[in-house]
Formats: sequence, C-alpha cells, structure tokens
Amino acid sequence: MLDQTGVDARLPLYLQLRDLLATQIRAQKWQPGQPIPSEAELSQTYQVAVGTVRRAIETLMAEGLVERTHGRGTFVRKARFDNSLFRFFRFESADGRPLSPKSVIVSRKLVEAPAQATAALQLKPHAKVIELHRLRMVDAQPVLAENIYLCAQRFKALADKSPEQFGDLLYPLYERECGLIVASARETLTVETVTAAQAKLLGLKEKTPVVMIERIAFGSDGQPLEWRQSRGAASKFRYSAEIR
Amino acid sequence: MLDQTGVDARLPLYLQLRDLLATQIRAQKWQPGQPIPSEAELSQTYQVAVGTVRRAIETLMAEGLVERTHGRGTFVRKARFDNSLFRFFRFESADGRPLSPKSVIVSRKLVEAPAQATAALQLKPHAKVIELHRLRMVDAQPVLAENIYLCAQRFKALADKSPEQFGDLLYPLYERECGLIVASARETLTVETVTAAQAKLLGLKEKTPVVMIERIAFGSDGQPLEWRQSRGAASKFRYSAEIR
DNA sequence: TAGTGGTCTAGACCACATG
DNA sequence: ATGTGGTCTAGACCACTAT
Repeated sequence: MLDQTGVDARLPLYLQLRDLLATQIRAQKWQPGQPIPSEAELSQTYQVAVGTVRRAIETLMAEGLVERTHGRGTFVRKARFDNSLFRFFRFESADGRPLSPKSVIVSRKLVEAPAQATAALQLKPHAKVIELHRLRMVDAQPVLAENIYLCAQRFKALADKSPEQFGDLLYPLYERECGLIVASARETLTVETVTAAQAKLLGLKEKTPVVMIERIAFGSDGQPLEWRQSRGAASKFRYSAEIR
Repeated sequence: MLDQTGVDARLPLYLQLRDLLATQIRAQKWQPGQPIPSEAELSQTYQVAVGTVRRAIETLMAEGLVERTHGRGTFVRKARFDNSLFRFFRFESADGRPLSPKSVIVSRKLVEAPAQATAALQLKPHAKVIELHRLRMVDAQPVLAENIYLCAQRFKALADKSPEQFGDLLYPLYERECGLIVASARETLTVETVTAAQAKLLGLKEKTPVVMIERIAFGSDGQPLEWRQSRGAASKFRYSAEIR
C-alpha cells in the first residue's frame, strides 16, 4: 500500500507512486543505469493496477529521472552531461570547433544572501548562501567570470569540501555531493560594459562590451537551486536556444 | 473507422487518430476556441475505445493544438501570439514595461537565395526566395533591423500582397495567407559591431555593439520555413530562454 | 522461450462546470 | 441533473530484447 510512506494521500494514486519512486531513486535505492522493478512487480508490491504504475513511470520519464526501453525494462537515468543544459554557451576555437573550458574556483564564502539572490532562490530575508567566484579558462586564458549563489542549507556539503576538488562542472558535483539534480533553467542575456574589476579578471580593456548571462537553475521539483551570473567578452560569444 | 482517411495505418491507433484530428483542426473543421467532440462521441464515431481517444487528445494537448478543461470539454487552442515564440527579445521601456514594436517593411524582393539561406532553409542551389527588409520601431525610433528570407514557392501569396498590409507580426500573416504555422525555432545570438549601413538605419554611432539574432523558424512538420537575421543596439537588449 | 514494455479495450467511479 | 474530463481497474494481445 501507499499509505504511511510519507506521500500526500490527497494526490492521485499515480502521483503518489511517482513521488514514492522518485524518493527512492534519489536515495539511490537503485543505481543509475540499473533497472527498477518491472510494471507487474511494482503493481504487485504496491497493490495498484498496472495502468497506474505505467502512468507514474511515464511521469518520471517526462521528468528525465528514468529511461525505458521496450523489451528491456525501466532504468534509472545516468546523469548525462552532454545534454542541452551543458551547452548553453559554447566556446569555439577559431576554426569553429567546440572547446571545453577549465574551471578555477577563485573564492568561496558563506555570506548573507544579497537581495537579488533571495529573490532568485526564493529564500527568506537574511538567509545564508554559499557564494562562489569562478573563472573559466580556455587555453589558460580566462574567458568567463562567474558569481554563483547556492542556498547554504541545501548545499552544506559544499561548505566543507575543498574547492580544488570541485572539478570543471558544478552540476555533477551538486548531484554527487548534495543529491540535487538540475532539471531545467531560465537564462537571461544582456550586454554590458565591463567594470574595472571584471576587466582585470578577464584580461580585457576598459569599456569592452561583455555579455552577462544570468541563470536560475531548477531542480526536478521546480525549486530554484542555483543563481549565477556569468560574464565574458561579447566578441567571442555565441549563444543558441531552441524555442517551442 | 480510421482506414482510408489518409493516415498511416502502420502507426498505433492513437497516433492515427491524433493525425486525423490534427488535420481537421488545421482545416478549421472546428473554430479556434470552440470545443471538439467529447471523448465518448469520438470513441463512437471512430469506433475506438475511450482510452485510445484520451491518448490521442493528450498528445494533441502536449503539442499545444488543444486545451482541456475538466468538466467543460476539449477546445481548439486559439492562436496565442503572446507565447514564447513571440517574446524572444522584449523591448522594455525605461520603467521595465514591455513595449510592442511597430513594423515597417522597407523592401521586398524576389531573389536567388544566398548561400546561407539555402543552407538554413534546406533549398536547392539557385532556388528563389522572398527577401524582406524590415524595421521595427518603438515610439517612432528604429530599434531592430531585420533581413528575412522565405522560400518563394511556399510563400508565393506574399509576393503579390502589398507589404503595407503585412501588419506588425509576420507569423500570423504566414498562417493567414499561406497556411503555414510556425511551431518552433532555433535562435543563435552573437554580438557584432554595426556596419555603416546598419548604423544609419538604426540611428546608431559607428562601432556601436549590436546583437545579431539569427533565427530559423520551423513548421509543425519540422521543415524550415523562415530564416532571419535581426540586429539591434546591444545596450537595449534583454533575451530570455528556458532550457530543459 | 520468457520477460519486458507498448497498445487497446471496456467499464466503474469520481470531480468539475454548467444550466 | 447532466455532461464533461480525470482516475483507476483488469485483462488481452502485440512487439521488442535477451538467453
């Protein structure tokens, strides 16, 4: 049965089952890439019709938590960091080939959230956040300066870990260390003129135009997880988006 | 029955029904805003189970062709030109309110497609295209200069119609005059320095940074319909995108 | 061949909107 | 009260994957 499993009993059955399975997937009850029980099995253990199980799993699939293959089974999706969330702005070499930038964490501080961060992350006033300053490098040249804000409470595992061990990509880190999966994001682009400090960091002349990309990243439950601002020389920028 | 209605009989039933309904919606069998027959009725007329009808309609809903309201019915979605496809780049007044720009068609020519256009629109070499030059104005000030390319064959209705009657939005025009619906698009943003000609059109100083937005718009069948390049002063730009 | 997901059916009951 | 879509069930049959 589904009662007394911590799910909201007022929800439709298939959503209760979805929540239950999602929790177990997050808790790593089944390893990424491994199959979850079959429809028939789940239908048995939870005493619901197969159709209801299907609907729950279809929801999970739409959310990107599982993958199904006809005849094989339903599998916990491995984190795929080659997907759209990781190629917003590409760095291109002169001949147009994509480059993968290296990351350097310049600083990590625990601070009271600035007003914009509380708004973006939907935090209470004066909540604590982890503030990261990061530089992204291509061929040892800095190309992007980033300010990243994370709710201190949810990301407390990152407050202790050494920033040298963060690696080049943050989202896999969030998933590994904090169990938080970035499922979607909203980005806003504007063009500004560099401040003196940014110019120095990025090795740019004064008054060079820079693109500022502001991003709010959301978890699979729609809660905002991360707010970041990234700035880089406008002349090197290329940004692609699909609209539906 | 669903045979001999022009749909692919090898497809699952629910997809055949989806195609059939989609065709009828496009042919305006039911007016936008008006209800399509109920599940029970469709189930009767086409002799399929209600569950199959449901699945077909769910697909149509996911594609944005219909809207359902519990207890009321299923309705053909009105063309909503306030949706994401029409607010890629917003023009904002000083106080942050969105502005709706006026359009002026500066020229319309029938020309042989330039190389980039043949690539973007997947045309044969030397195919003819309609080339539109358009200015978008806010408060009588030009803010955006656009070059638009359309396959002459499919958009031949626009070759005759007076450009003064095109109106401020092109996509509703494409739909009205040519029966072509823009369903999705891919945009690429870059930052450039204005050319002398563009500077004059837009009333900008030399070497001002401009944002160039290149867009390929696709029909519901995935075929490219329109290729355009839009340029405007970078300082006034704000561009938002959702990533999933 | 056995087990999985994919399609399809038929029907019950519920929740919502409308007259 | 009626008709609509939303949930849920139970079971049949098909198509794909593995062994």
